Amino acid sequence: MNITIKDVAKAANVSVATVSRVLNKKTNVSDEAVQAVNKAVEELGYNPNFLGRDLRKSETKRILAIIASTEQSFYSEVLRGMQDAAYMQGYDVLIATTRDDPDHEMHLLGMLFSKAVDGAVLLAPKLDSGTISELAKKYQLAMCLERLDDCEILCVTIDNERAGYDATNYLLGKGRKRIGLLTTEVRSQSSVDRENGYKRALRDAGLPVDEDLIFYGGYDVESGTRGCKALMSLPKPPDAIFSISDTISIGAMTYALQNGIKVGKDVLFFGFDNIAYSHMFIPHLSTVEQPCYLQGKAVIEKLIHNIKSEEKDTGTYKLPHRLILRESTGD
Amino acid sequence: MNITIKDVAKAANVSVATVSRVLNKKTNVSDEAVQAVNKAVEELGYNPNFLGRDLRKSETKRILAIIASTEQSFYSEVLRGMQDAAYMQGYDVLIATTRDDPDHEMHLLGMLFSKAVDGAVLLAPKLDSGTISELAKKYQLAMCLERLDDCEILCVTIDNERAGYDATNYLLGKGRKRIGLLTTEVRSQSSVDRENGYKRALRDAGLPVDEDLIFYGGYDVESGTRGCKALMSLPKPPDAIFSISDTISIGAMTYALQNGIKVGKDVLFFGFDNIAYSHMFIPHLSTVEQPCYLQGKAVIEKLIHNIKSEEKDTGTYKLPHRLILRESTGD
DNA sequence: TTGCCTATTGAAAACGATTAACTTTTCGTG
DNA sequence: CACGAAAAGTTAATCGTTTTCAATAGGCAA
Repeated sequence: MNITIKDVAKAANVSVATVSRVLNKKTNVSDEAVQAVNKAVEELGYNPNFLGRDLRKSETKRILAIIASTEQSFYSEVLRGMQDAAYMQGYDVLIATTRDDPDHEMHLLGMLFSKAVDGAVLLAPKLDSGTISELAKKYQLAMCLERLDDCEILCVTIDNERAGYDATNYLLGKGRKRIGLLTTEVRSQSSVDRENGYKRALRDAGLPVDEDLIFYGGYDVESGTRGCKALMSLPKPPDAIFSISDTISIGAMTYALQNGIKVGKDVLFFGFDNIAYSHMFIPHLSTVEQPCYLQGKAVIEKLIHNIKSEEKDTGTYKLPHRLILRESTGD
Repeated sequence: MNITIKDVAKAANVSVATVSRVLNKKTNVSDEAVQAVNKAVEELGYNPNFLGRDLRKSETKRILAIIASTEQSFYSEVLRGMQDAAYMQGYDVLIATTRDDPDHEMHLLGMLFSKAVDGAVLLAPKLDSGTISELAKKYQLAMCLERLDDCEILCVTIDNERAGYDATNYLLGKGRKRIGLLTTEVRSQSSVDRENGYKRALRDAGLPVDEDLIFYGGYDVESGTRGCKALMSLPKPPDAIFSISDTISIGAMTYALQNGIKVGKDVLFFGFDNIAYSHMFIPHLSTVEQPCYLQGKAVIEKLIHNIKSEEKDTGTYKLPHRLILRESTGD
């Protein structure tokens, strides 16, 4: 039924070994053989079976990127970086989504355990630190964008604590004294880190951390709207609001706009991630930019290095972030 | 080095065949054997090697979804539908991006040719109709969201022509007589279809198709902004603008807002796709909603059916769309 | 002619699973 | 107690490659 290397060998009147050598551009094969094989491959429309090849070589040249969903357009640049780096070294990147289900995350990691891919990168782990740390010992696993406490694994991210500090500090520098925070109930480490940065900035400025000014919601726009409403309904409402994600900020600004609150004057808004819509939305949103492409590129380069060297780098690398100032902070 | 089924067999004091039977929940194996094997699997931390298994069974239970990039958040629902349908039948969906490069698209299809996946779905084909048609004959290939003229391939999409017609017709029903169109220079079939629907609606209403009112740009927000500027600078500017994508509409509305044009009054705006931001942006955007989840679900169900039956359905299925009316059309 | 070296080549052994074909055990029945 | 069918288990073939190892052929020096 299917055309195999044997058929090619027969058609080219050589052995399968020779066909294999030609296909893999090995030396020590005569010009005539090369010609004959190529002709046969062409005529028969032969495609090597990767399963056979991969089994024999015990490598697939494929890496799995495990994300929560493709919804956050923000992953797109990271993936681009990953792909560029991978492709450069002859690897392909496949993407799979967990939909925030740790069981499904584990199921996908099964591809790693079972050699269907050579390595995997977790972009939004739901599994706990201990489990991941354990797996990272046995398999070629890395993390990107997120980090986990006490997790010994190759990891490329930014300094989220510092970034939260910087954003908050910028608002303080604008003379704001009551700064609200919109964050999430379910805690990713990056959220916690950003939040800690926010608190440290307040403390460093000699201001109290007022729990009333912190709203815990979801990652969606509606959460931002609800959060903004809650904060602005306080007896003493905030004069600036920092959110741990742009999406939340956009929801928050939506509330402000619809309730006569002047964005960038009455209240300043600061987001996080620099998603595409942060400069489509009017007014444009000030935000923290992560080096997405570079993080993706770096994690793959290091992971492939690990795969090849079999001597594991389990370090954490923090790439620099950058504040982007736009209308929402009056810039 | 690696733990194989042989090691498990040895540890459990049975043959590899028995181990395989236990692992695959086959009959003809005693309770004791099951116990022993499970214990050995547990103790050794055994994971079956998929390459061996897949080679032998000549199936991977994996399907590749090929998209342009993960940027358009709009794919996310489609992929969710695909995953649900696939998972239901024990398949996994892997995603790979072409980045609009037909060569890379072909490279990725190599996974299909070489049995690394059981089937593939193209969501934004860059290859030409003839090539794809040819491949679809030999391999388990399907298309979703897009269709191609003269392409014999399993395909699930919507009636884009009809949708373009409906949207334009709605604007006409609002008494608008000069309706602009923002479309793209590089033509996907869906864009062309939407455009044709727009034209047919005008003709049916006895209005001329004025080429000046059609702007050809890109898929991005900036294009929408430029397009709107161009149209509104005409001696006789439009009183409504239909775009073949929400992103473009949002760019267009941005221009309008910044230039004192009343959205939903002076000019009505109609988008396409119902992306998340279409109801985050203020004013909210009227748009055409595609049944994304259902399209994804349907294409996978049909593709898996093809894979299993080996008797190919190469039909085109058009699922119903729906107009969503919001502030940008004064609703 | 002989012997040695090198460049090609092919036969066969992996890789790790599933499964067809065969053998041994178990157990009920006459 | 003997027989035979059903159950349980084993052996070995197989999937499609790559790759080791041995073999062959040809060239060249002695």
